[in-house]
Parts: sequence; structure tokens; C-alpha cells
Amino acid sequence: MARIKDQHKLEQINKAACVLVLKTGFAGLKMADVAKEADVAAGTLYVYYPTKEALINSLFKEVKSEIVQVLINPKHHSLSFYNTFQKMWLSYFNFCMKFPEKMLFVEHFFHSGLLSKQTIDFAHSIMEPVFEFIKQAQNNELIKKGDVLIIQSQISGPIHETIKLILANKIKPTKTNIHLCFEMSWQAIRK
Amino acid sequence: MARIKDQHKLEQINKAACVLVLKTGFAGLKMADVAKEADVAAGTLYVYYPTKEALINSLFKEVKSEIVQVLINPKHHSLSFYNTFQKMWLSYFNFCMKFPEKMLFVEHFFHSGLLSKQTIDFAHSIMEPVFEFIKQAQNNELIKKGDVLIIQSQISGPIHETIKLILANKIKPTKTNIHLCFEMSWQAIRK
Amino acid sequence: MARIKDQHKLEQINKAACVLVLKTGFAGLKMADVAKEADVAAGTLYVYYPTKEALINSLFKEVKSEIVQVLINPKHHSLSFYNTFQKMWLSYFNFCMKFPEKMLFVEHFFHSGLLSKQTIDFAHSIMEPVFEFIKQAQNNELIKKGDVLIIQSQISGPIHETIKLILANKIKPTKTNIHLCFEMSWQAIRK
Amino acid sequence: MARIKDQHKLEQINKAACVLVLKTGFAGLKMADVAKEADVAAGTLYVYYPTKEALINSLFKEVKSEIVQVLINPKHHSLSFYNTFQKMWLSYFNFCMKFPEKMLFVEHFFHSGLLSKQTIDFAHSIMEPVFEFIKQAQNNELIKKGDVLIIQSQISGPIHETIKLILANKIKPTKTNIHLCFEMSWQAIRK
DNA sequence: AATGAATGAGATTTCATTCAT
DNA sequence: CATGAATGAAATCTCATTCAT
Repeated sequence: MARIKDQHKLEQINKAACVLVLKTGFAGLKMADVAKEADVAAGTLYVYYPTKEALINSLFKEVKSEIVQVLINPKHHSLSFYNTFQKMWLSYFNFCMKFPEKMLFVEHFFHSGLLSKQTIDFAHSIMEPVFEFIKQAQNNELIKKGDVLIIQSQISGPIHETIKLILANKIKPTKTNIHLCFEMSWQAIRK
Repeated sequence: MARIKDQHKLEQINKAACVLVLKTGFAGLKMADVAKEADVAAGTLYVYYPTKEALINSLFKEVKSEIVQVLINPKHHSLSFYNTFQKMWLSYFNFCMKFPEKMLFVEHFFHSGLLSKQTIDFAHSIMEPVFEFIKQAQNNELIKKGDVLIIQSQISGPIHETIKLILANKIKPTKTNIHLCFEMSWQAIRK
Repeated sequence: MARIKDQHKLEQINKAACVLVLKTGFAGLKMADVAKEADVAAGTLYVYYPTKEALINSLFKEVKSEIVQVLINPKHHSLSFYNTFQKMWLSYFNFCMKFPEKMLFVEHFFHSGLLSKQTIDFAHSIMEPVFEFIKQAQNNELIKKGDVLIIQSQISGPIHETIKLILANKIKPTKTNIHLCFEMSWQAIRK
Repeated sequence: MARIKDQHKLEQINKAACVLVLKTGFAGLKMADVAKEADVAAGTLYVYYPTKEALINSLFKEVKSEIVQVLINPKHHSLSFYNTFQKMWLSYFNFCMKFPEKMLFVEHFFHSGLLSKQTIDFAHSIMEPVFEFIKQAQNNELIKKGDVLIIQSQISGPIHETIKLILANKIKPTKTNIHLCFEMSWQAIRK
């Protein structure tokens, strides 16, 4: 038997790619740098991904999936919609604070022109459970009616912007600021 | 007056750079492509901008300025804050619909790692009048207190997301959708 | 006006590629070496040919055409078929002696798996006038009947082999050897 | 007797290398592909051959030897030279038809620049018995005088070309075509 | 001996920039 | 000023070879 394909190595590569996007912006994401950051030979990247494009697409799907996992965590289920929503919102906010590289990776590449249609479609389809959750609340007259995509972008958009402001050291992640941000989202969508 | 060389050609180049970002994403923005789209020789770009970085930074500042002009248009002044806000919001929304390439150019490059600190600082400073407008409303107890950057990102973030959804053909720019989007922003920030 | 695309430079590149095939065998034909041999920057090759494969295909077609020109030279026309054939044969032999790199280039790449079907088809189609010449002689009962491709390969095959032996210093291009080679071809095809 | 490791595996590898040359040309003969075609791991190739070059040189010598065996088969001995020659010619033609990958492997690599001088010398030396056979016939005034290399290339050259035409589906291996080919060779060399 | 993941030198190709015209 | 062919540093990617298992 040869060395088995190392799950750990794949994770190293993925992590490295995300971290580099956070550090240097993704315009300069170079395969050589990813390899160095992952402490792996350049050629090794191509054992796991046939092209740079494939790496980005695959990684995008993986991270997007992880994000959706965070959102639809069963632990969020609560008696009231407000409570569930709040838990979801906070989970996601905390996730973005903990792994800004992941949030930025998805944000940056979504409109970069580097993702395949297949990947974009995947990203939309995987969000279905989240959309369902929104629709139910709409049916129960708990939040505003209207296209779920608009409702959802009203929630995630400001979170991303706020995280970016924090990363840019323009604002601090104080309780006040986080609460303001949440409160605005809630007021935006509530009936 | 050989200073501004050929204003028309400069505009062609700027337009081309924006349009290409809209068409193919900004990750692969190539000088050769900008030249072709602008119907100009590659070398000509360097008559107007010394480097690609200069082109992007300069164009970013120009477009960002144009956007601020749209926001702080004196025509928006009205008796009530709500009225003024609504006019601003609509102006900006319509601007983004009319020139999505400009909105996306600014959006895409803002966190790309390709802009100089100087440009980033400029972008923040030029927004001062808008922040002032928000602060006044806060002082007059018309909208929520808190960091103006958070308030502002709550307004622009959803607009950008909604425009992107429209461009991606995920939703239609119907009166209902536009009104929903505005209403959510208003509910988000109002006291 | 910029520099005009330099016909001379294209010829330099083509010559260089042929020469390198002769010198180092074509398995090791490297773009960097072609550039160096042509006294041109590596990137310049890509001004003229989009890929290495394109360079090889294009060059192959050009050299093959040149060879056909040598074969169907109007000056060869003579009263007797024997005379015309002898002139053709000698022209081709001398061409191969003068430009062994061209002969070898065509020989080597023809069965290399690097040429596109289109190029292979071109190579066959361009030989039509030569086949016509053979067919006429067959109709006039001057040479053996049978598939022209077989007749033709009986003529060119030995020439190529002989040239290779000369290049490998195994035999000398003496009058005796050349005459023997021609005489065998003639005896092979004559009625 | 761990000398020859696994004879079967070695044959698989050799066959694979030949077959790939036939299928895809020799320019792109890759060790990984040879391994896959031989249904063996890449590393295994290096158990049998220290380098790619060694594989090619060794295989070349082996196949060339096999070819010479075919040519100097004692069964060909007959009363008349013509009969012997005809048997040799047919044996070789049939061998090439049965194992075109072997013929092409030798053909392709002979002038590829990838073989060592030692291998080239071996290839020439092993042909000595064949050259002797030709020389005897010359001494007996049965065939034309002249350098045996030229005589020999007049025989093998057309066979190779004809086989290639058959493989390329340009002609069919009919009795007529084969007979024409042989007849031309005979007329070429006979006194 | 056999495996195939990992390597890294070196190949092809790209693209911002220069410069002769 | 304008051009676009030419450049070459740097990027992506390949592949013969190694080596841990």
C-alpha cells in the first residue's frame, strides 16, 4: 500500500486558500502561495484539484455548505420564531467572526466570474432549507411577505458589511454594535 | 491643452473597464481586454494611466465620487427626513439599475486587495456628507442611534444584494420588490 | 503606427523550430529553446502561434507545402516521363540534402500524434497533384499499376532513409550512392 | 531468483509502452500512462527500469532483436536467393502487420534523439547477419552492388510506409497491394 | 516487490508593460 | 498621441521520479 490520500492534507490546502484570501485579497491568490501556506509542494495541489479553477469551485462549495450547516442547526429550534431567528442570526454572526476567511472567500468569489454555473447553481440550491424556513414564517404572518431572496439578502448583507467594517478596524464588535445590527435586521423583516 | 489628452478616449477606457467587470468579473480584468472593449490599442491605456493599479484606483475614486453625487443631490432635500431618505434611496437604487457596472466595479474592488490605502481612505472621506446626514437624523431622534457605518451598511448592503439578484435573473425589479426592499431598509433604521 | 508584424520574425521562428528538431530530436522541442534559437522572447512565440501545438501544426503545413512545391515544379516537365521523374527525384533529393531539418520535421511529426486530423488531411490533400502525375504515367503504361500511395511511398521512403543514413554518417552522398538509390526507385516503379 | 522479478509484469509494461506509441504517438509517452495501460502502479515501472530513458532503450533493443530474429529465421533458407528473400520479406511484412506497435516503436524512436549512442550502435551491430546475407547475394551477382545500408533501406522503408498507410486506413492489405509492394522491392534490388 | 501520494524542477503559457514606428 | 508587436517576469501546470506504507 502506498500512502493513503491524506484527508489532513486536503484540509491544509483548503485552509491555506481561505487564509490567503483573507490576508492578501483574492486577486492575488496564487497556487504557489497556497502550496507554501499549506506546507505542501506545488504539484501536490494538483493531486487534489486538476486546476486552480477547480480548487476555487470545490472549496467554495465546501465552505458554502459549512455555512448552511451553521444556519440550519437543529439546536436553533425554539418555541418562538423570534428566538429561533435570533439564534440563527447570532450563530452566523459568530461563525463569520471566528472564520472571517470563510465568509470572505464565499463573498469574494461569488461574483468574481471564476465560479462555474454549476457551482453557482449549487450555492443557490443548498440554501433551499433556509428559504423554506423564511417561507414558513411568512405563512405564519410573522415576517413580511415577498420574495425570500430579498428577505434573505436583507439579513445576510448587513452582517457581511458589518464584519468587513470590523476587520477593517472601522468599528469594534461591541455588544452594542452587534445588538444594533441584529435589531435592525429584525425590524427590517418583522411584520 | 494637452493635459487631459482626449476626454472621449478616457471615458471609453473607463466605461470599458467597468463593463468588463460586469461581464466577466473582476478577477480576470486584463489590460488587453480593456483595450479591446474600449476599441483602443493596449499601449494607449498607458497614455492615460501609468499602471493597471492606477487605472483601477483612479476609476474607483471617480465612480465612488459619482455615486456620492447621486446620494447627496440637493434636489432630495425635502420637508421631512422620511421624504428625503426615500428620494435618496430611490435615486441610488435607480442609479444602480442604470449603471450596474459602476456599482459592481466599486463593490468588487472595495475588498479586493487591489486598492491602495490612499484610495480606501478617499472612499471613506468622501462619504462624510452622507454620514453627516445620518448623524443629523440620529440627533433629531428620527432614526436609531449607533455607529453611522453600521446604519449605512444596513441601507446600501441590501440594495447591492437586490441589484445582484436582479442581474442574475433571480428576481424581477417589480414595484412590489423595490417597495419591499425600501420598506425593510426604512423599518431597519427608523426609531 | 506600431511596428508591423514582422514576416522576418515569423521565418526566424519557423527556421528555429526546424533546426532544433534536427539538432536535438523533436521529443525535446521546447518553446524556450525555439525562442532562444530564433533570438526572440518566449512571449513572442505566442504572438504568432497560440500554443505549441499550433506552432507545430502550422509549421508542418508550411514545410509540407514547400516540399510539394519542389515536387511539382513546372521546370521538371520534359518530353519523356523518365526525364521528368528523374528531375523530380533529384530535386527532392537535393532539397532534402539542403534542408534536412525540413524533411525530418515533416517525417518526425507525421506519426507523432501531435498533429491534428485537419493537418493530416491537409497533408494528404496537398499531395493530390503528385498522385495525379503518377496516375497519368500509369494510364500511359509507363509505370506499374496499383495504388498511388504505395507507388509514392516506394519512392519517398528510400530517399528519407538514405538521407538519414547520410546524416548519421553511415554512408556518404557520393554520386554512386545517389545514383544507386535513384536507379532502385526507377526499377521499382517501371513497367 | 529475484533477478527478473516478475516476467509477466515486465511484459505487460513493455506491451503497454509499445501500444501507447501506436495509439498516441511517441512524443507524449508518459510514464503514468504506461503504468495505467500496463495496469500497474507508477512506482512499479521503476522496479523494472531505473529511468524512462532506460525503459525506452531497453525496450528498443529487445524489440529490435525480435525483429532481427524474424528476418534471419533459419526456416527461410531455400535453394534460390529469390525464394529466401521472398520468405524473409513476407515474414517481416506479416510481423509488422501483427505487431504494428513494435514496428512503430522502433521506427519512431530510432531518430527521436532519445536513444543512447550505445543503443544505436547495438541496433546497427545486430543487423550484421542481415547485411551479410545481402553482401553474399551481391557477390553472387544476384542483386545490385552498392552500400548494403542503401539496399536494406530500399527494402524496409517501403514496408514501413505501406504498413503506416494500412494503419491510417488509406489502403487495404489486399493480396494485390502486398504483392505490388514486394514486387517493387524485388525489382528495385535485383540485377 | 508493489503501491500511488507526494514531490519539485522545469515546461508551457499569460499578461502588464515597453518601445519602435 | 496612438499603435500593437515585442518583451520577460511570473503564473499555471506537467510529469519523471521518490518514498512512506
